[in-house]
Amino acid sequence: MTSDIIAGMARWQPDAHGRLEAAALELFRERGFDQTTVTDIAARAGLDKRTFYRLFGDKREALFSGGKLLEEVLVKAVAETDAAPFETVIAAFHQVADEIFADRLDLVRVRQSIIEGSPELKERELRKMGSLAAAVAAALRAKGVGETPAILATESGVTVFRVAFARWVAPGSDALLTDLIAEVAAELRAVTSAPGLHPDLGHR
Amino acid sequence: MTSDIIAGMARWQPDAHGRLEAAALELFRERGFDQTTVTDIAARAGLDKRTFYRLFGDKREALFSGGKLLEEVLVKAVAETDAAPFETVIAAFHQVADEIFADRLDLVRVRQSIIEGSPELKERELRKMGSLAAAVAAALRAKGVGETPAILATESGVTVFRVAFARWVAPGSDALLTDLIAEVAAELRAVTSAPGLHPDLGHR
DNA sequence: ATGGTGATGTCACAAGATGACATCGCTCCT
DNA sequence: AGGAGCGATGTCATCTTGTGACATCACCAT
Repeated sequence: MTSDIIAGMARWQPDAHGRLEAAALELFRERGFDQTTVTDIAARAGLDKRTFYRLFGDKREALFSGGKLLEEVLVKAVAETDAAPFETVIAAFHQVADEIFADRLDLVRVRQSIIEGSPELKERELRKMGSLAAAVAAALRAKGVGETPAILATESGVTVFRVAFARWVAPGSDALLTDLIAEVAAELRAVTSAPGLHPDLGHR
Repeated sequence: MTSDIIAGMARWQPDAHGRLEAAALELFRERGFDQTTVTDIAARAGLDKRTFYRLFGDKREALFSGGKLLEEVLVKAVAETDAAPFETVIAAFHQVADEIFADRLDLVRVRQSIIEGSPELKERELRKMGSLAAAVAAALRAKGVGETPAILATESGVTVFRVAFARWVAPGSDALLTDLIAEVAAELRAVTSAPGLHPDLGHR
């Protein structure tokens, strides 16, 4: 039976994965990442250290399990969009902005402030972006896009998203992530357009 | 005195830093990164584990100490070039390709194959690219380029370099890194140029 | 020679990560 | 109902990473 359980979850302890995730977020915020031990996290979730390591690859992963959903939405959007490679990727990020991030600004800010506070976590975030990019590039290639254009469109798209995301999360900002993506995409086009067309923007 | 010692090196044990670096490279190649312990590395260099940690932040750093030189050359090149932001960054990478990488293909291939074999090392490589990008963007801003253009030009340039570098290192390739950079830069410009100008390149 | 200085070795230890094995609660089969 | 089987957890042991504290040792200037 197991009716409508979404992603191979628990029935033993109700949602061990989610509880550990929540406990980790709390503790990281309270004491910081380095000052939090895996045993602490497990204890707060009412579980054992060993169980944590069965559900998460390492301590950092507790903050990044949302990445799976992100990748799924992104890949699906790419597969369903019919446009030039770069435009396809940008469109996919627009969709992600609406579906996943739009109404989670507060949570995202907390998460991001934790990440900023730890080089280890920033490193892991980079890795997540990298595998995300790989998945998107693969989705693009599956549509018949050549390898190099797929990679370049993807990396450029990810860059746009990262810059837009950073602006969105920045304190004081109240713009919509979607709008920021569009703006940054336009700026990137301007910056990388063939030389000589934009008379000296970058001089002293 | 300390005459011509370049970067605060040793006189005690002759070049402990370099010996550890070499030992690490050897062992990583022989047994792989995970199967090599820091104590092993130190032992092969005739030193102690504790000494390793005084010279390198962690085990991974033994493979990435070259990054400092890379950053220096890149930043200097950016400071001295007078062109649009993206073109400036690309020019800087051309210089790096000639000065640093051109005659080190074999070493680079060994290093890269080790990195490919370990997620931890790939992660660290990403981080190095990230801080490299930050330094380049800062150099660009120091020339009067706005923050966002600086970041976008830098990230785009780094993307170009990464793709070109990957092609250069790939087995069977015999092209010059410099040429690959120019090619990929052109491809990126094509991919990110305003939509509608290149009738459907990315359709099924 | 003598004391200082910097590089190194020794020791101890918290925390991360993982393998081996015991348990416990649920589900299914008869 | 009753037990076999199974998956999720807990327990224990152990290795490795990374770091603090302290002892040494070679060299240098005075």
